[in-house]
Amino acid sequence: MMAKKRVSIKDIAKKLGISITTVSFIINGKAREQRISEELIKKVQDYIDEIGYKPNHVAQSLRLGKSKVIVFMAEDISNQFFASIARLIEEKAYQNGYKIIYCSTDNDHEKAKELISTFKMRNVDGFIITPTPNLEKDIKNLLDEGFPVVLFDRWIPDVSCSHVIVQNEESAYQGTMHLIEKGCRNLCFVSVMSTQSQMIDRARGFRKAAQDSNVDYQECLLKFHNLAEIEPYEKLLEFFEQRPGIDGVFFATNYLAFEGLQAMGVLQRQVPEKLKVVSFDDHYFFNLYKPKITAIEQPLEMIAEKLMETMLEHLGELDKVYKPVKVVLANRLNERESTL
Amino acid sequence: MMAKKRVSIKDIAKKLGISITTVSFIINGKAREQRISEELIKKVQDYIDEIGYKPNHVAQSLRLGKSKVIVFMAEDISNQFFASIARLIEEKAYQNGYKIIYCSTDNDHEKAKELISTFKMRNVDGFIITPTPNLEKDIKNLLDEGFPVVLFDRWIPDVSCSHVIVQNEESAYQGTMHLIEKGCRNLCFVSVMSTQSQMIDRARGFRKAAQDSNVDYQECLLKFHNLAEIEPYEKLLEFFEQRPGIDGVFFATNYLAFEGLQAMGVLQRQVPEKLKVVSFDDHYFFNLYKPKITAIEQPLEMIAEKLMETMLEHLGELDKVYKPVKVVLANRLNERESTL
DNA sequence: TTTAACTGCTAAAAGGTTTTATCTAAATTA
DNA sequence: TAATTTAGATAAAACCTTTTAGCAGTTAAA
Repeated sequence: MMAKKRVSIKDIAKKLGISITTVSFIINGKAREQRISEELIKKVQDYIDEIGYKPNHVAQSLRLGKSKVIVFMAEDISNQFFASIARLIEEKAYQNGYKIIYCSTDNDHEKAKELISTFKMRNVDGFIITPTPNLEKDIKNLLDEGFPVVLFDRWIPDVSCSHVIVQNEESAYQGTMHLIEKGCRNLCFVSVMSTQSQMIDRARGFRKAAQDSNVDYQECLLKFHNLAEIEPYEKLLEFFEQRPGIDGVFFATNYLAFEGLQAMGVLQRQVPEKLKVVSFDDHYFFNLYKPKITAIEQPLEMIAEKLMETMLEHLGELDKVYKPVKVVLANRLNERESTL
Repeated sequence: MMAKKRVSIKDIAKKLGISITTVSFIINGKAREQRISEELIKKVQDYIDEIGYKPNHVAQSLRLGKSKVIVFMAEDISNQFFASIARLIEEKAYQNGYKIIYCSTDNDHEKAKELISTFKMRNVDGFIITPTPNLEKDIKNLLDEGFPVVLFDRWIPDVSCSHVIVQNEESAYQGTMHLIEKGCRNLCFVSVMSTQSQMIDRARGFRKAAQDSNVDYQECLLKFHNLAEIEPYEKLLEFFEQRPGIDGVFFATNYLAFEGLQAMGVLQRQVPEKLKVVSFDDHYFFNLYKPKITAIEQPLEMIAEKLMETMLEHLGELDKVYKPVKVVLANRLNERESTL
């Protein structure tokens, strides 16, 4: 099964009895500029169409130092949120002639570091990253070396890097206020122990709402450092069993909410009659579940759009000193208590 | 923000006052074979370690004609099933020095065709594909040109191509039998109108089980050609409203089951007391939903493992005539009626 | 003594582009 | 008439590797 040799610009030149340079100029639309005769332009173009020549991207990459590849480093590509973003940026990338290589960091600093170094030498043109803890230095290096980088989902305060995030604090505040308005007086915030900006902001929003309203609250932070170190379900079961007074729970992410809802079912806590729930990160199932669950929906399309917009902007500005672009998007609270 | 020029093999050679060739041999572990002196080997290696030289993969690709990139063409990367597979093959690909570029076909022949042609000229080393309808010719071309191709989720009978699929017919049979054993006597098969092998096989398994057991059955096939052409929820609502006698439903995919369950809720059909449900493609949510839903679980890890195993095997055998590898994996029926 | 093989290393080609500098002949300008 | 410009093209370098063929000097085999 021999792979036929692909036609190169050289073959075309030889066949047509002209120079490689001329062919290249014509292919790249620089023919007029280089005063190639209309006659020759047509002849070459016709031949190219006839044989269906396509330039070798690897050779182009080598010559130009650009690969038309963007790397998408998510925490976990199989997570619904990241998979959705992946899908959406794919569209825009391909429209602009870029391909996307993906990889998952597992939120592990070492792994992320290694991935970054691998991709640097791959001549990728840009990085879209959900930064892991302690990645500041590596991001900084990347920027210093002139790579376009756009962070999302979370950001790093110490580094001046473009990012696209959402209003975590504001939305957590709003979601918590929603619980209070519905009558909750003994709140609980369920999250993972994390130094990530989005988690910290969500916690802050929750606390502020509880304090502003003079409502009792507590926090349940699960350790998630080494993956599967702890079973969130069992931990939550234990936590809520010991605290029957809680009447409103704010989950910082949807997967925590799923586990929490399981626990509520087992503990016979009636949702939403006895205990109301709000979760960050809306999900198809919150609408399907009985009862429907109120959740904060992130603007996925907008995130993806801004991510690629920012990336493409930076890609165009390569070699210039570019100013970081910082985008903060609003979320939507989908109230579902009334709709059963 | 100037990108510093990366060190090349040439720089090393000049710095050390030796030839490029020698450096290359040492880097590629061919030093002994080429009888380079131990002394020189050490000197070069030490220097390389010191400056942290990494070879330019683009130049290597050009020279070797291999890119160490595999393209993963799924129907929709944001779909939980495909996203999970993506995650799993990522592991194995990276372990073997391969990167993965993803793209989504939307099950659209034209789009898939275009993507394939784009990637061909990108010098990708291999293709993992969920084939769209009418893709036979393009797959065949790919194979003729010597590209390793592995299909999954579905396959194409007319083309002799490696693939990794599951026992669709057998599992559909088993799932249907499960409904019958639980007492269902008026079955319904819900699927999409499709010529894809996996859908056809699932339908066949369902029918066979119903016929073997002499049980009444009907089929509800939704049109899904142009995406969003029809709202499955509304269609299902109407369908089941008109057929109150149905007491067992087999959903061919999980997203149909989700929509169907919504409809059952609205129609006040008690699941599982009055109407039992089995779905293909298990999902986290089937275990969370009340009642829990019985479903057929595909062996994701195994699929991913076999996919990459087959791909790597083919990649090693390039330029040889290789025999297609055909893997068919068993699924697991997760019965959940009793566990509430 | 001639031939063959080994030693330790290197020059140069090849892979397919893009782009700068340059060429010749014809046309224009001074 | 001489000097300059223009038109229409091209040679060759550069991007960074890998690999084949070969160098000159020495040693072993025939």
